[in-house]
Amino acid sequence: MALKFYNSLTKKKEIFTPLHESRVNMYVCGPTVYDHPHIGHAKSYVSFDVIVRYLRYLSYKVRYVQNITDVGHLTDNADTGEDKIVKRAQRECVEPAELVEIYTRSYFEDMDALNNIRPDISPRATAHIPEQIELVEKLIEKGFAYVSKGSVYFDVQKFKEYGKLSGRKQEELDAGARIEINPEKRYPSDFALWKKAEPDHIMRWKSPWGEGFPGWHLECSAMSMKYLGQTLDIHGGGLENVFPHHECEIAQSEAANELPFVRYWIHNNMVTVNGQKMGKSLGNFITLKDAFKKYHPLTIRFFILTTHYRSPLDFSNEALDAADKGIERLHNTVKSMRERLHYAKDGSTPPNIYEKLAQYRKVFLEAMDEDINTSGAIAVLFDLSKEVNTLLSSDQEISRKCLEDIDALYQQLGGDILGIIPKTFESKQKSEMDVLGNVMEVLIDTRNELRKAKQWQLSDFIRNKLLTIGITLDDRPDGTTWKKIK
RNA sequence: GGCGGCAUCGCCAAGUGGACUAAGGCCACGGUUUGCAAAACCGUUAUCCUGGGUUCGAAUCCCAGUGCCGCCUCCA
Repeated sequence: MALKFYNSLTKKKEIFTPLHESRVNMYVCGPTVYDHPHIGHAKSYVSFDVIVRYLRYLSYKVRYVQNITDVGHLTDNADTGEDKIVKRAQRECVEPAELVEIYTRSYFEDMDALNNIRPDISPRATAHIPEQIELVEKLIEKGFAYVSKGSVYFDVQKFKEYGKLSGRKQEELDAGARIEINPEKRYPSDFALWKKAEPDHIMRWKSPWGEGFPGWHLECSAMSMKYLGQTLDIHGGGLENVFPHHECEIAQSEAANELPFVRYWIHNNMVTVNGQKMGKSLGNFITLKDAFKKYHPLTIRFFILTTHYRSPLDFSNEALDAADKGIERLHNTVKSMRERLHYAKDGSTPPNIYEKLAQYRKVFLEAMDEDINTSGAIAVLFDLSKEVNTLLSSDQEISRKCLEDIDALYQQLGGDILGIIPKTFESKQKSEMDVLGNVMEVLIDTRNELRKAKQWQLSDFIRNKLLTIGITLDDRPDGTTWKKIK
């Protein structure tokens, strides 16, 4: 068994071997923090989170870097237009620095809710201006960049391999370029490394070329180099960034270092909403904060992971409702198993159970090894749950040790790797302590007395009345439980 | 116009040459269980967009067609 990734650079699935044994240096393009995160961010960062988790499960020491872009992206294209952060800050009547702070916090809040493990380093573009300037200087020195009217451009003609990631040819780029030809550039596809700030531009820094701000591809090259070295094991990002962003990163980094920039390029596919592309500029994006009002964050995480990361994901209420029921089923099994654990004693172990558990683990890991097939891995979790449910409802004795081992398997596969099974579920203790909990206890006790007396009409009356106010009762062999319907 | 991707049961979605008479979830139906339910379990439901081709063998490879989508302008 060996972990394989689909490498966008070679367009093939390749066995993963890191540059340095047992260590993985990974960089993922982070968000531009000028608005609340949306479900597209969720897909991207949940996907990469699972990759990090799986690499760690495989005992790699991973350093996961994900930038926070707090400057530089312009509204129109790479070289003209307004700075989006500045524009938004003006609209909200706050300082750009304030705006960036608000949305950075919002971003982490939502990623935490989705159960993404935080990156080891979340470097900000504005905190790395000197590194970026240094990189530009190096590129000028080496003859890959030129200064033009206070701005600096990368000379694409000098970098022969430009286009190797996106499969674009230079002539085509020049010929078919939709962008207006910028007279400051030597060639249409040259891209800005540093832009001169116009007098009214707020976000500006001193540089050898006058006051200005960094080009939008530069930060990723400069920061990944600083924290991860000149050759990264993995660079991830959204498919839409293959060109021009990642192509330009390669050009900058490889021109400067004369070393391969990235060994494995991993790109995740996009989110659509009811079959339509979702984009910031289209204004049809669903923020996570809105989505969380209707669905539990773990439902959204689960939903994302039922589709492969390289496939597009269509966000619809029907699909989310189905996912909601699916994850509930999984959780129910784990809950019952853990309840059983409370009163389990030492005893005998069901026959062959350990062979079966080992088999489930094996199939799960095989799915993950195949380019992170989370859909296949989740299917294994459902198969396992069927097995466990059957076991729990049988008359077989199940030792405490055995239940603990089953729980450990769930925690590793569903918890540590996929992040969809919590260590502990929201305890009912809390609600049982409050008035509702006490009242429910009285009602259930009363109803069970009625049931003992075979007063079915009255006991059904109670259950039906509760249902109309959104509470369901389950009469299980070991007692009656209740829960609120979402 | 250039580049790339996708099309699998009612819906979602794995599988990319032979254990596929195709995983798993949702929905539906039948059964077991239950006082009745719920939960759980068992069972039922596809030959893989169309047409050619390669092969002993194709959902999986090739060609053509149809449809959908993405990138080429910021976006995860």
